Amino acid sequence: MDSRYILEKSSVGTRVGVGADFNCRAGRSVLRDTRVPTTVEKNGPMPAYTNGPVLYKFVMDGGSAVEVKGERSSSKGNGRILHDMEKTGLGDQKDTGSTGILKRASPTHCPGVNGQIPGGFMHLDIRNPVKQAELANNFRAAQGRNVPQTERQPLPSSHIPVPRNRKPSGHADKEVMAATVLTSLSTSPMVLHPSSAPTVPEPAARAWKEVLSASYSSSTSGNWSWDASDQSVPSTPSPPLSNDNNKNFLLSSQGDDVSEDVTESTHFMFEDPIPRKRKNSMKVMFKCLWKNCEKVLSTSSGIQRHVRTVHLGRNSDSDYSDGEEDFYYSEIEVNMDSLTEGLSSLTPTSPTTAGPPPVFPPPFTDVPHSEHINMNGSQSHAPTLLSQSAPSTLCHIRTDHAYQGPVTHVRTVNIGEKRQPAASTHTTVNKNHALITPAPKPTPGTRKPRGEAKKCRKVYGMEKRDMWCTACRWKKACQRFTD
DNA sequence: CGTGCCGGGTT
DNA sequence: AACCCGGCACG
Repeated sequence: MDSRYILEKSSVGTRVGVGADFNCRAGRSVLRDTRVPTTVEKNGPMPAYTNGPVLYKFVMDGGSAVEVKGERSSSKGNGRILHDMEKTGLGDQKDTGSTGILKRASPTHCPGVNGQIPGGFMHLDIRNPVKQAELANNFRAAQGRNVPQTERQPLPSSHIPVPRNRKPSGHADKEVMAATVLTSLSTSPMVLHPSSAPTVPEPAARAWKEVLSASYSSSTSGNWSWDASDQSVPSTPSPPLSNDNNKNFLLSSQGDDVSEDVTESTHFMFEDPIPRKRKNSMKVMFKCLWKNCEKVLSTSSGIQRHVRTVHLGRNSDSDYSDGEEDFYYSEIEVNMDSLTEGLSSLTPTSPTTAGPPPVFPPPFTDVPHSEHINMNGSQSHAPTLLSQSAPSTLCHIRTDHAYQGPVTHVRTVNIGEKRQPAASTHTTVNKNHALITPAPKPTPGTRKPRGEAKKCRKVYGMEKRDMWCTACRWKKACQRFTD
């Protein structure tokens, strides 16, 4: 989840409000880690994050509204936002993305949203040049007026409607779709706080989750950083590792495979089991992925209800679904022959879900663990990756405790502490643990492939060696820019 | 050849 | 531990 790459590489998005994440995502070091130094480098010193109400409201495609409430104590701070807005609206004309994309930080977790806590910033991607221009102008107007929030709301300058039914523009739209999925993934608390995100209002959110859920089912690790880093580079030359299902996921979510992937994922859009023909002896079942819950039901609605009521603590007599349940169950294909022999054999060693079947690496030691920090290092049951609880698997923790330096003060909280229900503590990923836990030693002689991320040495250069992380200074594996 | 970082040494 | 560095693999 190297959001730094989103900022640096994304060809379809433009950042608005640099400071957003720091307030919205307090406690999510994953996203902050690498962004901080990069952002600082590219845009100069960050202004102080201070409080005060300047509210901006964007209405995006799905009808979702985002209020951006930002304030800087100094005019410099405002200029920062304005500058970015101007850049967005006027400077990025070559940005041909057609759809206004909101980089969703869930309202349930962004204190700046809904006006709960002053000083929060949303992180937005505005990709429509026309809208960008409007936005910039309106933004400027809104800034100049400095109207109280209640009065400002109805003003066109602070409420920018984006057409709901914008015509898709083919491939670019697909890319945007994929990007949306990934960025949403990177920002949504669903991933990190499954139990604390009660609602996901807009249908679009559900859509991406469906896609995610479909793909995730065959995913073996929770590392999304790779996805984020390459989401806007569809023609990435990186050779996909055959055993890296996340890459499969991404590759199938972008470029030429998108349509197929979307088509596949539409199965998950509907409540009922997949209508596709299957072998006679195979039956589609839905397995709860919650930790230590092996519940298997024959209908998705059933499993959704199960997850909703049992694990998410939702009202049992309500059929309302916000889609969050989709994260916690997986479609599996059960051989009815073996099923009759006993349901205990349900451990889904080969779950059939949308997308290519997962390729489980035969011996675990062949996996380049250091490439992705995932749960597998601390959980020994390798073959039943899907049997891991969804929350634990989804929780990719980019750890950076040892990362010290000028930006240490903004990266703080361990998300693993917050996102897990108290019941299953041992699945809680302590990021220290994720970092420190040594991966099973690869076969001697094999060296892990070099990461693609720029390390301190490259980022700062030899002349700024004192800005390197300690690990880099000691010629150890970089802790700041992990792969 | 530059870079990342492992392995091992020193303080 | 914290720190340093030789040396090797990788791109």
